[in-house]
Amino acid sequence: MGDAPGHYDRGVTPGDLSAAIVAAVAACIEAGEFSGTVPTEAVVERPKNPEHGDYASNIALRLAKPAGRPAREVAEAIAARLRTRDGIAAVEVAGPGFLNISLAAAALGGLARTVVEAGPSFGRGSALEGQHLNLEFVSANPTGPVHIGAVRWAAVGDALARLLQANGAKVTREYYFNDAGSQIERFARTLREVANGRPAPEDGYAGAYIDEIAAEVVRRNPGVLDLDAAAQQELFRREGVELMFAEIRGSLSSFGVEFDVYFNERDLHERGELQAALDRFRAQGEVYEAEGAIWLRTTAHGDDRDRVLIRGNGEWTYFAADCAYYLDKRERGFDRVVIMLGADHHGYINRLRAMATCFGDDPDETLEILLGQLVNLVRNGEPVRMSKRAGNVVVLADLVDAIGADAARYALVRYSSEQTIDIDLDLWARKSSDNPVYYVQYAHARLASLQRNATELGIVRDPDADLSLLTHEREIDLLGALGEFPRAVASAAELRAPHRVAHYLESLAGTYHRFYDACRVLPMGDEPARPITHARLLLCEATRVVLENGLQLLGVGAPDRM
RNA sequence: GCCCCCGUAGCUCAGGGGAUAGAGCACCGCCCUCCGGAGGCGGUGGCGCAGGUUCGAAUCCUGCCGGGGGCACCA
Repeated sequence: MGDAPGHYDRGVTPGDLSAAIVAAVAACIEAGEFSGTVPTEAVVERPKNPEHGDYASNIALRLAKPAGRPAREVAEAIAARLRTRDGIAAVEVAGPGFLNISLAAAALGGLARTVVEAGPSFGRGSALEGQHLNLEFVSANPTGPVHIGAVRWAAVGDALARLLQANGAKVTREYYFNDAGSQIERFARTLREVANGRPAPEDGYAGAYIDEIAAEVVRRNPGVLDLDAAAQQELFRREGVELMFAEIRGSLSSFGVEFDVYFNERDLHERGELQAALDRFRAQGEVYEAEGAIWLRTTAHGDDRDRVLIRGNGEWTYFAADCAYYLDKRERGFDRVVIMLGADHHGYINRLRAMATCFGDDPDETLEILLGQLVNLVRNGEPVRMSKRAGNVVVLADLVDAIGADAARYALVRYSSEQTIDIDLDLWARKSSDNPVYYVQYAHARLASLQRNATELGIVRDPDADLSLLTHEREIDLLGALGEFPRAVASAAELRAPHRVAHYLESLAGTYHRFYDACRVLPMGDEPARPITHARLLLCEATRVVLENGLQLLGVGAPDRM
């Protein structure tokens, strides 16, 4: 809110209104009009029913009970103070005690100018300023290509990283490269057998990529097949993992996902970090020995059974490496360690939280585990069957080939991660409005085209356009939708729910199309540009900016032409 | 047996305790003299069941029914 008349020509956002309401509540409490504590923010939303004003708040309903007063009475007290605020045209108390707020025309229209001036930064916030987060996702083992389940996290994880950054957090994207352990040895053994012309072992890996990598290792090391078994195993392990990992990185890169840190499990072992973690646990008194193994007492902190750190045969468990890895992240200075796992790992939550507690951390503060449900692919209405044994696993590269990176990312990020989803390859490959990503991208392309046409007509965008002219119902709707964007971004980050941005964009695209259908923007025929022309062009550019910013947050392109 | 996720329109899904539960697709009926019809307008149609908490529940709690996934000294 401006503090002098005319200052609202930059627009009034829901955030401004929330602040104004909080201030009004504080003033009421100060003046003894009702009692209670001042909330940090007020819920302000766009009412579905236009008769309920431009914005509505339920603040009085929430304050009524602690105040011990009827909600309508509390609402009236707040309304009286709000009515004196600049940019607010009217405040009505409705129903059980809602505040229905109508803005001055210029106060709403000014939002378009604010958006255009802010450009790429419109929608960004500072709620997470000062937080340093480590976001670990994908972390697929280098024993095969990135399969479809991990791809979901590639899309969602990267979008989430962008969202957290947009809210001020410092984010490190990290990939845990599991290059130690028996699966890697099994992978190497498979390569070795295949390279020697023998069938893959019973418990080995299958798929065309095995033949390719085996052949590539032989091509790069002509004498490899003459080495003894142990030397072959070592070489196939080292080079096989290297090649596999290069392929994984390449396919993720073609998907638009880059990691800041690729962390090698092997390094944890070589630097003695597992032992260091064990020592730390011992110092905390959380370790005991039984049945020849070394155990961590996780049951003391909510796990349903204690976990082995060193097996009876003297080998570290995978869990021990997890512990060391967590400790490593914390010692690198991250306030919070976020790990994105598939739903099949949900049993890990309690043990990982218990592990953090065993280190002396409060897992509510330092550890966050996000679970994503599974993804099924559907083609021609039939599920695409996947079998690792048969080698017809659907991998990242296949998905990108089938529907393109933009559609793939959008399809994976559009649904709540808590939901098991079916991705219909026919639908997402379609270049029509059935396909949600096209619906949104089309709206952006149409807006870009409009700006090109304006330029051709010699119309120059006027930053001082009179935005109080934007009074058509569809213009008001569009302005209201634009004003929602910063909160959509903030809540998507807070709830770790990038799909909210996608739904916001689809809704905005729809609101825009309805506006465009009803309100002519460019002059017809030989007519000159009028003031409303400039106001609408600014509104259109603001819409284009928000669509572009939103798509950017999802890692999806905002094309000017399609 | 224990644990996790999900049951919202014919289909795929949104809905952080608030006013009349939304969108796209599908189906029916409309709208092109010029800004991209990849669009717009109208209609049909829904919270799995039963309790509870609340001024107010799709949302929170309990139980049941139905679907999916998980419960290693594997990784």
